[in-house]
Amino acid sequence: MGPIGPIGLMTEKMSSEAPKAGNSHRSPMSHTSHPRLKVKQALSSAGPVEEVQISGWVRTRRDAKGFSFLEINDGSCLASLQVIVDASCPQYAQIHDYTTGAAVRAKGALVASQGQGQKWELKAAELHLVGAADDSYPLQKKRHSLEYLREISHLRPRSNLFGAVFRVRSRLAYAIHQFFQERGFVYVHTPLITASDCEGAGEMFRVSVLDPVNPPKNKDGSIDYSRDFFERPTYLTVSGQLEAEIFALSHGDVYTFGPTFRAENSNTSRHASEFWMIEPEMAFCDLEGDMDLAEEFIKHLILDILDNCSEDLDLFGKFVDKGLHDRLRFVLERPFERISYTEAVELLQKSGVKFDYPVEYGANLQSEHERYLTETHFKRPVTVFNYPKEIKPFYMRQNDDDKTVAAMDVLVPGIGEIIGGSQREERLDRLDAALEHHGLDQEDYWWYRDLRKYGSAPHAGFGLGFERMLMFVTGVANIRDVIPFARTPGNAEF
RNA sequence: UGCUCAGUAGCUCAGUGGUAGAGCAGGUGGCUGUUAACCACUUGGUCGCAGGUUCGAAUCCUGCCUGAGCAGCCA
Repeated sequence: MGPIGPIGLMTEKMSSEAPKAGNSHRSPMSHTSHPRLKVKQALSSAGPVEEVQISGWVRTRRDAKGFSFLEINDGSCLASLQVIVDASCPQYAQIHDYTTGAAVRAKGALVASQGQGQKWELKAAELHLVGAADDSYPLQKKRHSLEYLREISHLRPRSNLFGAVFRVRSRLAYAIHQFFQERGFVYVHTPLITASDCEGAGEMFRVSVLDPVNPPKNKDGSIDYSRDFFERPTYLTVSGQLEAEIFALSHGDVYTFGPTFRAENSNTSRHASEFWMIEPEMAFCDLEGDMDLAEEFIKHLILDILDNCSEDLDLFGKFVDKGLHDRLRFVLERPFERISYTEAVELLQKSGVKFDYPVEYGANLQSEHERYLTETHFKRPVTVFNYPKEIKPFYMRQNDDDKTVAAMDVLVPGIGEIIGGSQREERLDRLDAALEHHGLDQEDYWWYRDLRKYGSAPHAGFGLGFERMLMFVTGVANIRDVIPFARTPGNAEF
């Protein structure tokens, strides 16, 4: 038998439970004499089992004369276990209490199913209603809209779709660590609270303990942040990159994986105010190596999910995105297209397509341009590199042409930018020039500049949006549906 | 933040100027193996909120609220 489930789901005991003597051989997490068997394990059983105990939530009940079917799901897998309850079960008289949504425990024999659709089913010898759910239970056994389910984020993980999404999310996080750990990358925890709004890009959430009604003021009327908790203005981080660079220049290859925050008033299907990001940073690495890693990384993640989440992926392929499997296979089997920004601009201009926004050198590529490249022209992920320095942040490494920086964006069909990265400017004189050009004060970046004074080395990295990657592998179209509790402008329930 | 669309039963939706509807969920009864079970009957409504036009408004107009799509910002 596999590992026993988490503490907290097993606070009650069957009334017929055996004495607790002789339990010392069991897992310390086992609380009963008949440990809970996961539905996933039950359904993959090699043969019938005389007595098993499963715990979960009722998905639906079907009554016939003299017996009932209970579908019990425990979140361990997409499928539910069918439980047969007839008069031989003492609780059959109360079967009407076992409604959709109720938490239940069932004990009995795992037997081959007489019916179609499942190999194994549980013949209930004993049922226990752990927690009832009355008829106001919001999750009915029918299709709900994603918008409605979003309003009940505390219950939607119990639905088929979100059960699958969050199992895949968990696996994807595991696969990310696995990818980097196998390659000798060191996992760095960069701070969530930061004093620098380094990138200057985007609004940040302020972190403060000052009285918002009556904050201490300077003589000129401005707020006196020297009397705040950190004795200076502080914010939630928008990126761990600058700190990751510190560790790249000590540990070589490192990565961060944690939440980041943007206070932008963004209302799109691919932006959230709080989201997770993976940021590898590699010393002695140039843009080429950066792009190579990005491509290898994405392919590793796709392959891992295909190999380990096939049942959940089948659900997405069936109900969310019919082309999902083909697209994932396609991406896996082909090299990403690599094209310089300059070439991309020329390609778009020669395409003959009439875009809403004109394509011109020196401007950011618009969503419609990115979409044309990935969805229409190349029909695969596209890595665009060497952008004009004017439209990129100060820390990106200047190219010899004096016009572009060693930046790269990976664009994927359906989502757009999934990775943004660059080789970093490792030359102090060039960095100082860039700081000045961007109107930034050298003193504010004293430690970042120190890295260029003491043992500076070429290095590069990128940021992958975790939720965007999850959208890509599941086909789920809205970022709010791949994060357990979405934070977007005007929304912080749960 | 701008543009566009939507808000009707617990849920998914129909109704577009004249007595508020269906499916599912809930209830009652039936059915020996169902699997979104099925069959019959049945409960259920401040038509997002506020104003206006009209003999009469779910329906037309205005404002507000909420949600969604697209765009910008980006991951």
